[in-house]
Amino acid sequence: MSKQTPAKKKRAVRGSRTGRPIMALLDLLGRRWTLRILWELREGPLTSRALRTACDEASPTVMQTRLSELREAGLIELLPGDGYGPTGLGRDLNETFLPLHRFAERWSKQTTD
Amino acid sequence: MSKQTPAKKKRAVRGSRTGRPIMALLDLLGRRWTLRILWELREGPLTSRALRTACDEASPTVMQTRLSELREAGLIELLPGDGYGPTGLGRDLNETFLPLHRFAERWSKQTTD
DNA sequence: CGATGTGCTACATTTATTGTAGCAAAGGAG
DNA sequence: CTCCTTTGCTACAATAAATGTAGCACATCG
Repeated sequence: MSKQTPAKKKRAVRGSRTGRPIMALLDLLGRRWTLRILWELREGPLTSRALRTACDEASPTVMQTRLSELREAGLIELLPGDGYGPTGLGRDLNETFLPLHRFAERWSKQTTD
Repeated sequence: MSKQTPAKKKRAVRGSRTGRPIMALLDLLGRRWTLRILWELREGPLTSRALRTACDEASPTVMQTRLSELREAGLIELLPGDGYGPTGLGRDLNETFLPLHRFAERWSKQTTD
């Protein structure tokens, strides 16, 4: 790739006005550590380093990248003194994931049997 | 250097070290195209090529990798003559994602304003 | 038979992620 | 004030993953 195509489709979430916001969301959430970060923040804010520890010592490079993306997406925010925490919208998204937890239990039971 | 750590974590399924199935699931779903593939299969089976077209012409290499992973995870299956379709478990997972669609609409409204 | 469509793979190029080190700034003792 | 720790964050080389193009063997048409 890397042709001289100007800013075309840079894997940005900015294409959410194309009438398919679900695709942009699926793309954002489909990046490494994104789902995990949101999940770890479900019970309250964590500092960036506590988050790294919770996320199995993910590299700070990608962690910061994801935090920036999620912040830009309005799903998390940096709370002075408390680290990163989910926004109202982010909390709503985490509630969407609650059934996922239940599903995971059922899923693991099948795959291990 | 840090490569001769005594054989331990093989990073086979990131997040599964803790034994918590939700981490393994979050890791699986957090790989590129995985969420999208499941989403595109929500209304019924698609052939591998139709799936590639639906997924914005994703490369066949990663597509086959994801299809194998999802098949191994018991979320999709290859139906002779009909292509790939979600299993019973896969359909349950997609139902979990239905609220995600509604959320995406709300989310895009906020992020584009 | 030839033409098409399926699932799937090889392989070189490009992109994303990792691991390690380190920075400036903001406190908290001493 | 200085020393010490922690915060959010960045640089950069090394590694792993994804992309794009081409093609395979097999099956199903016409």
